[in-house]
Amino acid sequence: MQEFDFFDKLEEKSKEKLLAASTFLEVPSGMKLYSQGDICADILFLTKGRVRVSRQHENGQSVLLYYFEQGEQCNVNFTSSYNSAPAVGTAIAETDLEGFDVPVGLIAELFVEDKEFQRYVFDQYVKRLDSMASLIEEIRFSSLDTRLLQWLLSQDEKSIHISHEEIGDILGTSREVVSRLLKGFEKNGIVKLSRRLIEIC
Amino acid sequence: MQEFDFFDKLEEKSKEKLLAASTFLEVPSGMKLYSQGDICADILFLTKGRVRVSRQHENGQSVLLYYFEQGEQCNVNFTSSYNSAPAVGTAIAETDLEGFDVPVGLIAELFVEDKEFQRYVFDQYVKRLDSMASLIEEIRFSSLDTRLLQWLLSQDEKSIHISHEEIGDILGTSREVVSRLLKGFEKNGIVKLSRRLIEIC
DNA sequence: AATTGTCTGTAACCTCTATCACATAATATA
DNA sequence: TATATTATGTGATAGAGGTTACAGACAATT
Repeated sequence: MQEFDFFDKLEEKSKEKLLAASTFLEVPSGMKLYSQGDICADILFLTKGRVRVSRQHENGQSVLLYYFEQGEQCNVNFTSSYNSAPAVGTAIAETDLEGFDVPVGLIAELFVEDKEFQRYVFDQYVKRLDSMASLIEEIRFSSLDTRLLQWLLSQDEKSIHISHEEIGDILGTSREVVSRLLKGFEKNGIVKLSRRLIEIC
Repeated sequence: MQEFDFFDKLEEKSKEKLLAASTFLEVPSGMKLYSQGDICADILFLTKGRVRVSRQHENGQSVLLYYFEQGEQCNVNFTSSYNSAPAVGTAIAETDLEGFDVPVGLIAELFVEDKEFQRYVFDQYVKRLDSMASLIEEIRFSSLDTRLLQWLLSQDEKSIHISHEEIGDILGTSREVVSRLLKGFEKNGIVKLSRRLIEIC
């Protein structure tokens, strides 16, 4: 757990508890960490990789709420664990993950006892509030081509390995629409398309 | 400040500080409390009324992020004050308001010192995260007529005094669209329309 | 090589809703 | 009462994006 900024600042007894109770964990890409509606029993502190948290609609469609990455823990996971409430989204490993799994009992204790930990958790919420407010604006006022392009650029990679179907699930639209838009981009020389691969020019 | 649940649980010195520094405030309906981009200098603890927090787009349109009501303080306001960051939304008094204004310096102190206060603030964030996740889903997957109807029902009043233009700003659409949809509702006997008045049947 | 499964391309169509352009109605103000 | 201001009603039009339907391309497995 030493990888986390907040860890050093914790009180001595908090550190000990946390180390004693946390178990190192590896998760393969694609695995579902928890589903919307689940009540989580423990919390994942991510030291490596990226997790996608998305919201599912009755009709089977879904839309990305946010990503979380190394050094972070997930707000949905925390809220669900800490309040024994249904998770408001589904979390899926986007890459292979490494992290520490901490049982909810300890987290609850720590949150009550340790100011630094509270502060850490609070900061995570602040971050999400901001990103979700932007997302609401984007979804409402930006057209899909803009959102698709922004998403592509936000990946920070020249080569993105993903199917159009998966992009549809992230943006909350259908595969066909994504294909159409991407083809448009390709015609304009913005990207180059192959099977499960998008190269940004 | 005694109206707030968390107040009783505060440490004695926290209570004193808070009472000493807070000033009672009345705000007329329609007044803007702060604008998106502002860095707030103090925080409003609402004891009466309702505030609308919305997100503005470059093109002048806006969409509701959430309401906050008596017993609550506003997350956007808190984040902006506490982190000296630009507010991610604009807050407008929907009704006449009463509340207490507390300068940011004290809030920062209290948040560091008092666990109960931290807990209170944290709970507000949890609440918002949930409601904003639902909102994202709604905006993406529900049609406007559904969203309009839900909004009408969420007002918990038989008679809603508001113009179609204002509803447009809440849902993030134009006045004409709202008028048309409402007219449809009226034809189906769901509502009765007058100037600045919608009665739910 | 043949078969199966997964992924992409695209046409055709349709619905929702944004926008423009006015007309009319209700209220406020001179 | 005359005139402005604000609010609503509604047709016409256009465009984005959802849906259906199918074809073809590529990869994995037998």
